Amino acid sequence: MTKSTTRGRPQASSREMLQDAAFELFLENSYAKTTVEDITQRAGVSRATFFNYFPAKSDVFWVELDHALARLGGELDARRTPLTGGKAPDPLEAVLGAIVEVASEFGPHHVPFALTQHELVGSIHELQSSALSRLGAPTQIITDFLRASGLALDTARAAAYACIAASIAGAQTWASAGPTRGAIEPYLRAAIEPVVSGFQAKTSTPEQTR
Amino acid sequence: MTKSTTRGRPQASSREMLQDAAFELFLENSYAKTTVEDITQRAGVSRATFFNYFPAKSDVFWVELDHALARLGGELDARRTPLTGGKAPDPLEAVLGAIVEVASEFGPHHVPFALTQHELVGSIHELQSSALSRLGAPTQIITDFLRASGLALDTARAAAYACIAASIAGAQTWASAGPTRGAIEPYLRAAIEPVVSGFQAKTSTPEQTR
DNA sequence: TACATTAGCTAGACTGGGTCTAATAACTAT
DNA sequence: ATAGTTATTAGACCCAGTCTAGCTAATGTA
Repeated sequence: MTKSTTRGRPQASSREMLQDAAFELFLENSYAKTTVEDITQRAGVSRATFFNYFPAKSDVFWVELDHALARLGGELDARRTPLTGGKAPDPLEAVLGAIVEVASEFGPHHVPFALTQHELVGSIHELQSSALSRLGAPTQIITDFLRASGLALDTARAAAYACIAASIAGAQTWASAGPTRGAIEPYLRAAIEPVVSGFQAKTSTPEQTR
Repeated sequence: MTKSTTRGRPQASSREMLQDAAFELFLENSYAKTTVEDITQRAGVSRATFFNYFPAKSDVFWVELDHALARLGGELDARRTPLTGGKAPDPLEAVLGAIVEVASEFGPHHVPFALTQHELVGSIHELQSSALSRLGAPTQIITDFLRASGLALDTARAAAYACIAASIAGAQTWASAGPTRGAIEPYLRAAIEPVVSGFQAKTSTPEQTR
């Protein structure tokens, strides 16, 4: 697909340089008071270049989370009901497992920037927007997975939404637990498990709500 | 509290006029292609006036939902564990009841604008932002209610988040069910009940996850 | 060496949401 | 009248995000 040799002008700047400059400034002057121009000045590039690397200012805020979320689809695929042999794990358990696995790249000493600053999300318009758009993709992926596992659309959707929401709650609790927080996994499990068991009960009993 | 007589210059415009103009234009030209100036021109006021009535363009989009959500706190208060007499309903059931009650002002022939256009929310930055900020208040209210009902903070938060998320899923399913949709209540119940029962199991059994 | 191609960088203009200020208009109370 | 109160307004301003047209640095090929 891609030519082995690099053609054209090489990148003079790097995503990381912009990211570092941005994080520094966010901590120094707050997110709101940091303009894209500030970031690019510190990184030594032009304002236009910023938008070559990030579609929006707010995307810098979420890079680490995005990196983790990008793996969700693959983890779910790895948990798809195997056609031959192997036991078929409950689809909701699979979702829980995939979320936990994806989150495992974070640890007590690697808290993503977005979580350390999560109180900001509540107050800054741009961040709320970007937060919600981030949620869209994984929610859709989980919904599709549950659908493919045999759940009805409405149930799949409700379960997916609830799982994502519970994950956020768990992550938030973990992040705000301070330096004594351990791994994120138990926090996520505690938050998501009730959702899983609630929807398991619903999907395993034949009784319908309506 | 308020003086019986109205002081100062009376309002020349009304919230409703702006709202109507906005909805018309949203339907005619789409949300994205409608500027605040367009709205105020049609309503016959200045651009600045718009922001006297709505803090943001996107707020027009949610007026009906906001109206309903404003009642959530009161409905929850009405379901607070009574100190004297009366049975103590399960707090999660209370949350479900309050949500259903609040949503009951919508019906098959009164679908809030935001729900009829919910696909927009996925594509427009401003709407995502405003959607998430809308979720913050009710989530906090429910979290506080559950806390006051004796749940631990982390459980209360996870349950509140999951309830809100499930409500959205239910409302979305209802809205997209087309003209044959009936009342919204069964959709909400179907979506939220699994969450309620999942967290009930968690809070009623003494066993701890960790 | 010359020239085409590819791809990154940049200046600068532009749109539109949202904020802010200072002025003015319409009304009430004294 | 006039003082106080509130609604409306014009207009300037800030900043995120879009877009375009041109420039630069590299790799090809002849």
